[in-house]
Amino acid sequence: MKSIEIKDAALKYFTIHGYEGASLSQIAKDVGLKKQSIYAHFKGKDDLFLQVLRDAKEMDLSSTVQYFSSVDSKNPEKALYGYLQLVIDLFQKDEQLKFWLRMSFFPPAHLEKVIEREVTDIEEKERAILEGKFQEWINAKLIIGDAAITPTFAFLSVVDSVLVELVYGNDEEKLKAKLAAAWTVFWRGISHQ
Amino acid sequence: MKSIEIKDAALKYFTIHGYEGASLSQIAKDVGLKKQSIYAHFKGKDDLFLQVLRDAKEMDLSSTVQYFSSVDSKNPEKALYGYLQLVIDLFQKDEQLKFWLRMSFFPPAHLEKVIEREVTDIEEKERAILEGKFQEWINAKLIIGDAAITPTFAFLSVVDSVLVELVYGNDEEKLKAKLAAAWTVFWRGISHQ
DNA sequence: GTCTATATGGGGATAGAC
DNA sequence: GTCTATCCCCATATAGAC
Repeated sequence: MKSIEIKDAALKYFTIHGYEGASLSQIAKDVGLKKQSIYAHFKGKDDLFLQVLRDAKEMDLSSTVQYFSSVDSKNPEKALYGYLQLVIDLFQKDEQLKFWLRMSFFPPAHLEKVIEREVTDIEEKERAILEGKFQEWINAKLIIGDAAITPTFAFLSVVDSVLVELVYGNDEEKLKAKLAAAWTVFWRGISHQ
Repeated sequence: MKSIEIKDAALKYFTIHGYEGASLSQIAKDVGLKKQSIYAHFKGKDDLFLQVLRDAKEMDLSSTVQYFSSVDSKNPEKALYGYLQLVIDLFQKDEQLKFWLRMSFFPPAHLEKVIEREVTDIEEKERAILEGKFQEWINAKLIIGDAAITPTFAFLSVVDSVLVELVYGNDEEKLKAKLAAAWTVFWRGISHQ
């Protein structure tokens, strides 16, 4: 399917150069087409971009949903640490997560509103999944249930810090060291002692 | 000074639209000039960009240095939480930190190497400052641990998560909630109990 | 669906008058 | 230092032949 090849190439260049820096001729060249042929598959640059964006969002969300629906619910330590590993794997294995991050952090100005809606949507869904899990764990007394501590947000902060390190992306050792430190302190902070 | 006005406008548009999306004509218009006049002050777009970048780096680093040289060393809780507040203030008060973050996360491809060097440089300096402080606090038994590296990286992860929330930037309440959660768990994770 | 040809606009950059 | 004029290049997009 040509339109899939076009989206793959578009994903690559949008991720490297951003919306403004990516050109249709570059994308077409990758697929072996002239840039004008893209218009037989997509209405224009915005249309192509938004389809790539929605694919990336879909992939990100479904990975999270699938992970937490198959994870061992009796072991929060393993479940949470495994999710961090999943995020790292996803980021390194294909470009969709990096694209998604770039566009949610710094969207092209004229598509800011559309993108913000998608970002809010996925954030709320993922937060809801985590909150459900944490509630189970608190009920089962597997983690502390202090009202002053909101473990979902604290864990999402650890996820954010991993994403930042992945975006920097120039130092595998530093990623490991920061993940180990953040995880150790986080886990101590939400466990019974 | 005209070149300062030009850099201010450039900072604004590079931050909003990125390197590729910002145009010299837009920048010049903001200052009341034609785009050609910019070449009387800067060698070209790259030169202008790199000067803005170095100003932003300088500002970021000097804020951190100044903060930790004047902070009360007997009170790590106050010192660290105050630094998070400083980061939030800096981010919201002027655009240099946002510009710096955008360019360190997603540099224009042809300047990637130069920017990476600047990022590594500032990161190492700031980490060294923090590591020194943490070592003092560990020695004084104000926080737990035997090596300063773990709490330093864990705290830098909290900083990263705050930055992510600032970059998203659409929800002040969510920023407060995530900061509170991340901070509470972090502090519990590094204190004696 | 892909191509050639073309329209239209904007980008960065340079030369030279004032 | 700022301007006008100009150059060259590449962008998105459309029209129409095959």
